Amino acid sequence: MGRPPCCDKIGVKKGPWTPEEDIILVSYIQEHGPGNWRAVPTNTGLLRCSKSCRLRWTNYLRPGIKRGNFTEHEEKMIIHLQALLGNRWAAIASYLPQRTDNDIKNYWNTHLKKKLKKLQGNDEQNQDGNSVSESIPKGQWERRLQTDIHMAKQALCEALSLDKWNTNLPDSKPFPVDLPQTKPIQTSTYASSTENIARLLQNWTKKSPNSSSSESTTQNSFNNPSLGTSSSPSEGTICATTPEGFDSFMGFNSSNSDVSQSEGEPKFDAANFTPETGILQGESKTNLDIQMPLTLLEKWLFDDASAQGQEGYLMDMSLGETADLF
DNA sequence: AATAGCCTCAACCGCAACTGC
DNA sequence: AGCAGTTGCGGTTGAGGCTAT
Repeated sequence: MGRPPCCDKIGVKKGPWTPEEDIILVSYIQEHGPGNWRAVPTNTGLLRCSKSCRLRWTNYLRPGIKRGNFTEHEEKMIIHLQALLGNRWAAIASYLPQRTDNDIKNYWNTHLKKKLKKLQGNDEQNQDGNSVSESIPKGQWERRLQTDIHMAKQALCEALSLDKWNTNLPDSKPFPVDLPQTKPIQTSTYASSTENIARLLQNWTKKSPNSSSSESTTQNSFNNPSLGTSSSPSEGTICATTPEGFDSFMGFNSSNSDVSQSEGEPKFDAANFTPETGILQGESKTNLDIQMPLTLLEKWLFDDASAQGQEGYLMDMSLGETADLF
């Protein structure tokens, strides 16, 4: 009937992961791909529950995770996505492929919430950070639906674009880890030492036998976890977090975005969209057509990326109250 | 130098959603 | 349809680092 006991088992280890455990876990995932988490503790001998293994992988070990300071652009995205979607961190994370939902959630709770509160306090508005979304009672289900559609579409696009990525990224590594350039800001504990994992991952790519022949499978399995073991529709979220694939496909890079040149990207006619109706109109018409241009939100964000530095770019949104934060 | 309070974030918990039978 | 097992998600916690005194 009830859920099986997971983390309250005797002998199940809790707390911070050790390097050894990380190695075991990543080795296993390299071999079998992510998924089937239930079997991971059994097959690896890790004294961790399946949940803990999955969390460790998705929030920390997964290749391509960007750590450290959030850029201003990322901040903007989070604030507005939060306003749009509420505390749906996984959905928000799907727009920030290098960030995990946990990271975004933490960043929101520790930084942005305060920032908003402060700024809104200056405006003599007694609202906490969450109330931004609460101030828009209408269409919550619509936004939810929109996000789900977006994730599904994104997953589909990625699945169909793998070949393109591979050709676009001739020197892409099986583990596209950009970790060394994103040093953790402060902590020296292992849990924050991404270099360890980067080294780990690089070693695996080297020692991986017949890497040339099996590269595509391995790479796909890592770059796009949903392909290997997809069993859940919400895998789109994970799929969407594929870092390089996402970047190359979307022409998006949070730190250095150049959207205007996105070659081969479907053309988007922003004029046909209005903030309130564009999303749903576009989505309902297209029925997940992968030739469908970017959603309004994506377009909107890309426009921002290309015109970074311009203020007031978000005022068109119905949630304009956050637009003047920066 | 000591330490108290604050801050950050990795990890945990519990519920919801999903899937297969 | 209903149950059991699995996975995903969001809220919360607490250990450890940082900062002010």
